[in-house]
Amino acid sequence: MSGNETIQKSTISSTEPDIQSNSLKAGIRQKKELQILEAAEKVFSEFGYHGATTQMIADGAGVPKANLHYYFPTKLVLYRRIIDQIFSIWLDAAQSFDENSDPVQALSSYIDKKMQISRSHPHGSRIWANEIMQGAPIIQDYLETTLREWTNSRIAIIQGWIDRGLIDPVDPRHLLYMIWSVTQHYADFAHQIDTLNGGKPLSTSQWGNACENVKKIILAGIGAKGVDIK
Amino acid sequence: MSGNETIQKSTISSTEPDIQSNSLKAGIRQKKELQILEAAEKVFSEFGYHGATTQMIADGAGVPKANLHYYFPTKLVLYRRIIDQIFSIWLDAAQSFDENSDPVQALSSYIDKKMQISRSHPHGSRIWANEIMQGAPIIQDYLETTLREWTNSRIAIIQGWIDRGLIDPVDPRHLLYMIWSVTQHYADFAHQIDTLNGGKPLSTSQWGNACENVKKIILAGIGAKGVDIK
DNA sequence: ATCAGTGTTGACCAACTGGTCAAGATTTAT
DNA sequence: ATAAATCTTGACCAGTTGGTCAACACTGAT
Repeated sequence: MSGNETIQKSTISSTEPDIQSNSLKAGIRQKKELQILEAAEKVFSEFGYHGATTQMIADGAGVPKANLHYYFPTKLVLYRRIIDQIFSIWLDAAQSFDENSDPVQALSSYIDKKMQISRSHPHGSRIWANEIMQGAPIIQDYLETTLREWTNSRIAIIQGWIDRGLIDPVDPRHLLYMIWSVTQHYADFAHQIDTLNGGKPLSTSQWGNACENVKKIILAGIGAKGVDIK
Repeated sequence: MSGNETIQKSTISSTEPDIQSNSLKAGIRQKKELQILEAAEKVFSEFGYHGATTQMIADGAGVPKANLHYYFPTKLVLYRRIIDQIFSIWLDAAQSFDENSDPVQALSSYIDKKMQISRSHPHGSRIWANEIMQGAPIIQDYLETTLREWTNSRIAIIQGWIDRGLIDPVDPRHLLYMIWSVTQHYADFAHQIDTLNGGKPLSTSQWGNACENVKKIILAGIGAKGVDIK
């Protein structure tokens, strides 16, 4: 971290409280912001952008509304921050395509990760869905740039698999849509699924079962080699 | 038109205006209600329940807000009416399971119908999705009664196919979820799909292509007999 | 003509919303 | 200690919302 321990010790020790104080301040700020962001994610996902009120979010975070507006000047800024978070998480998961040249490996891994995200970040998924359903008033630029590029490059990869005879000739685009819709369904429609599950959230083994079924049907559905259709 | 012209002419002529006036009144009422309902469906699907304002709906229907409240006393009543509509449409489509004993026929037909609905009633699908994502505050009873019964009975049918070896042993529940999610995705995420389609809605042939791909992957995915996996 | 029932609407209101602000509390640096 | 910087918050405001209402218009029956 610091290159020269001896000479700059004083400097360091003098800086250390500074760092501490900074980190404390930053810590307070970071902590509060995190509280608010978590509360906001929950509220936005449950009520949508319009349905959510800054008062609800403030209550959820345990701070007065005025304090929320100290950290996040407007409701829209808060919302954007959350959208950014979600999108970066999704993009991270999408690297499975690059790390595996084998379609079975690549798709299995991708589906696994997307299912995991649906379980660990259901709020984010729902906020995204809400945004799209409202015509993406805030994230339209994402759709037209990052998402479009990502999609096209993965379509090319899938088409490559088809050309090499590794999977059946399906339309790569619709294969992607299927993976997106199915995996996100377990987050977006969790309430419906839970209700049909007797009112209880899926257990870990039930999640595993869901994941296996999704992978089985999709991989078999595209005739991916290495998968036995029993 | 009128059976006995001579004798009851007076009676008929006295009733006819009555019927006319009734049908005219009813016609006015029906027409206005329909206008408002259609506008409301659009607005609710785009902005969600909270985001939608009665003013927007009134504007969309081309009536003053006060007139809207003459026909529908509250925003919630209007919303319920629309939810009812959607649910009945979906239930109608779901009869494919009863009309076909062959899994390929039954599932193909069901998927076809659900895709058709996604194209013809995208607003309704989005409103449903919105409701579920908000924890189904209004339609929880539907989920726990009608939908649960419907789901269980179709699960039994699918399990029957498995027992008879007509399809692979998959979890019927997750097969249903997959069909629901994929087909509804084309309505709920239409904006995203359109954007990735160059900003234009899918053409009729593109819809057909989507439908074929969905059916192909799912039917092949469950090893439904009678489907060649080329 | 007149009356009753139905439909129409501008003006209005109480409740709520996102956001502000000034005054004070707390922490850090000197 | 004290000054500077950051954080906290009750009270407040202007704009918007769902819903009301009284006055008016229209239609058809007598």
